[in-house]
Amino acid sequence: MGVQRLLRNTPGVESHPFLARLARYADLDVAEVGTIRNAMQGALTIRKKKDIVLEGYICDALHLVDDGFGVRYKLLGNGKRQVLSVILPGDIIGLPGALYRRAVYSVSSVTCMRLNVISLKNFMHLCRDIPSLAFGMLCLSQEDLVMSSDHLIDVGRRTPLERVAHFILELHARLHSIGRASPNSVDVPMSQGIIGDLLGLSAAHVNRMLRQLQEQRLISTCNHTIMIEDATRLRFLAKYEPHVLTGLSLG
Amino acid sequence: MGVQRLLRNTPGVESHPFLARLARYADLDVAEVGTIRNAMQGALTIRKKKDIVLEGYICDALHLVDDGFGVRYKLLGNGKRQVLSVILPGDIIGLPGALYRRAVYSVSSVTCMRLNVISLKNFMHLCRDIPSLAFGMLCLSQEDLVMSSDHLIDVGRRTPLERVAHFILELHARLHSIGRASPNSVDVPMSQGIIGDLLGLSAAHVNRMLRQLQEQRLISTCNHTIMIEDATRLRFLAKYEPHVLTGLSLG
DNA sequence: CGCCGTCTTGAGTAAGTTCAACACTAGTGG
DNA sequence: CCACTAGTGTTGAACTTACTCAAGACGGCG
Repeated sequence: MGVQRLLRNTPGVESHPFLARLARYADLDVAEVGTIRNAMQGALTIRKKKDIVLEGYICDALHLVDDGFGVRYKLLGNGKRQVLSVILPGDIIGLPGALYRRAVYSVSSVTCMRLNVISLKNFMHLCRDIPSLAFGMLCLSQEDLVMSSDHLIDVGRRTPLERVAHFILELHARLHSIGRASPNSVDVPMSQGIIGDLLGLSAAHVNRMLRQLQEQRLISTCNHTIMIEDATRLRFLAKYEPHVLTGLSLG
Repeated sequence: MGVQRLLRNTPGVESHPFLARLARYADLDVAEVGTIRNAMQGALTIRKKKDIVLEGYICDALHLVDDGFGVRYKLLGNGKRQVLSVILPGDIIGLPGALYRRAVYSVSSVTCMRLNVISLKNFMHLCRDIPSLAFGMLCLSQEDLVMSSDHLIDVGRRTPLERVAHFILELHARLHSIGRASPNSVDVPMSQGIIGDLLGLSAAHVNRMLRQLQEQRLISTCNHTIMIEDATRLRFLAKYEPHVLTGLSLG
């Protein structure tokens, strides 16, 4: 009786990771997928380490991530920064901002990114025309909320070692669920400074924790790729619970 | 062109704080308000410090808070607890859980609470029948996301003193926006232990920070009421930015 | 080849936790 | 009506921990 993920995929949905994600919740027919697809204006390419959205600026469009890594963050008065989330293919940039007219947080690319734009006006028309779109977006929004809550648990009540371990597992799960990670390795293109700002740690301490995980033979690293050497022990250490979201546990 | 808050209220909307909150985003007519109102089954009263939702249990209904304080939290393996959010009148309990069939986090009452129940089945029917309901829920969901993100910033990158100050201001703003706080005092019915679990601090340290705020004549306390003695300095200390959400800054 | 950003490491320091003890309050049951 | 109890608030001292700062190594890119 719950909201079930749709097992079959409407054709056309594979053409963009956002559509694939949406289609897990919204029961879209081929015509509707086409309508949404058409509303997505031409692709936009962003180079690495560029700002995409700046806090406080007018925000009247949604950016749907087709490829690449980004971060959503906020700069504090004291020069510190909190990274709120890692943005991956299929994610939406600019949602809370669009609903309040001005961006609430900043977003910048980590790697080169490919985005598709949809204006807020068009998006709202689509919500009116396609009944299940708004509901699907509600579900995606709740996904984000659960991710944000898990992140909060990380930062608030886990030890630094647990946080780093958890971060690796979570990023891996997210990437794996969209077919962008092999079973036991993850590409982590962000610097340890960014990871520190994500986990509420100093860059130096992230480094130490990463080193400790390697010494315990739980992971190994090579360039910016992390290999998960012992998933069981790493999960145990991180008290990791596979997401309802990324998980495959939904019937 | 953004999503504007509706300045006029549809009659009937004042009968429940959830409807009032929803009506800021969803353009509901009188009939629609009545339909939603009817779907809300009889009121449910919960005594203080009782569990309302337990993580992992089947969750097939939404609870709309009419009155009282609650907390959404998660228990960690090591006995620690992270309080994810304070639940106030107008909030919805059980949303992420309902969409995934099982509760993702636990919720318990802090004070005595009055709730209205709406089954997930009815809710989904309503979303289909009332086009703007799903969209309004999306907006409320984004509100929660922004609150969660702000909370994350607190815990990740603010000093303990800033966190406590920020917590007081934020709770005050939320209560004030629903007409449940006077201009310069807040009722804070939760223990310092709960505040600690909310802010990622020990109860002892919350106590010290609270004292420090009193010594600096920024606040004063009396029973479970906090008086804001110097809002300007308190805001400055907390680097508080009034929410787009609770704020009145939306045109 | 040289430069900039990142990684790595150490030492000292500031900070918050833990633990423990006691005061106070409200609610309970006799 | 009063003792009792459990939960909360309050405080101090010792301890751990992660930060800060700084310096050097590394590595990719122009």
